[in-house]
Amino acid sequence: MRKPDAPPSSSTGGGGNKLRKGLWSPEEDEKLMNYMLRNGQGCWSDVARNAGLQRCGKSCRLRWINYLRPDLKRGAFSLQEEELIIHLHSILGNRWSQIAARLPGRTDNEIKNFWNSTIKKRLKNSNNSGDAETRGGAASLAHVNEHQLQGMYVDSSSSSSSSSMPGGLFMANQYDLLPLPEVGCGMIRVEDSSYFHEPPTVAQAGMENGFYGDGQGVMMVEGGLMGGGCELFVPPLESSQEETAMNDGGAGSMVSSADLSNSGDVNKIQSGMLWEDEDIRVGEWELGDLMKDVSFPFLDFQVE
DNA sequence: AAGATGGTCAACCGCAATTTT
DNA sequence: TAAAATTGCGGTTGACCATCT
Repeated sequence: MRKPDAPPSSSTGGGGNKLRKGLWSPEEDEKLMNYMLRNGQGCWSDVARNAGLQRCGKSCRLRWINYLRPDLKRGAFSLQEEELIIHLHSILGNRWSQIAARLPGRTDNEIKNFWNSTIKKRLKNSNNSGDAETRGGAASLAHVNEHQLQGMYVDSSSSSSSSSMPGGLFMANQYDLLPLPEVGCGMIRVEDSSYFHEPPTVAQAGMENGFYGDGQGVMMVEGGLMGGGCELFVPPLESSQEETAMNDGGAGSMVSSADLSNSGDVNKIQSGMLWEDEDIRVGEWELGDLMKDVSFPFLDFQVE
């Protein structure tokens, strides 16, 4: 890790209230970490203030999310993760946070960096080499587990998934990437029929000419049809992990600070056993688990 | 050995959306 | 209802490091 910027001449005074920028020092990390473990996530500007950090809330948030969160998975991306990223990117485009939401322990920043530095290059190379075989390179990667992934798209677990699609089949070609209005409570609002009249926001979905994936045609989109007027139920967009995160209003589904301090669960948290949901096992997850509760056709593309 | 080059990663910036006042 | 504050996101930058010449 890089050396942090020299600490301010005087951490509290001296420079006045000037906010610090640049790399975080271990001391700052410690302050933030301690504060978060003690108090949980609140208003980030309060966090910055109360933790005694000369940082803006935004910076604290970023540091926590990208670096300090105990559930973060470190180290290189596995092949499995790589394939998943490529596949998700073929569907979602540069929606890094959406992709990250499906890769436990990985941050959007991490994935974005990985994509830009590694995968993108690989895609480019395989593009340049031209022949069908190498061309397959990245694109085929996205297909490597296509059938496997598709099987996982079947939303077998969500109670709210009494989908109008028979058997909850993954119908990517037809339904994927459609701009949809808000997906709330696992249900699409369909009372506004105009939703179905909106052309797909191609640019938004990162597609051109019906393709996405650096021109490799990874995912073909055929002017999606959305069975006008039929009532659609979809499972929650995010994995249960994120769901709980939202519900808890804290850092992930972090045990509340009170619970923490009372139960002495700090160790548990620090060792990465952060999630209360027993189904979520950071560090030893399976693709199948990952894709549970995930229904790609109804990602939150929103009409703008 | 020293400089050039490229890759990786952490962090910032600007914008948009959402929430609060 | 409007303004302000907060949050979240994606793009970009720049420092550090490894490798190459």
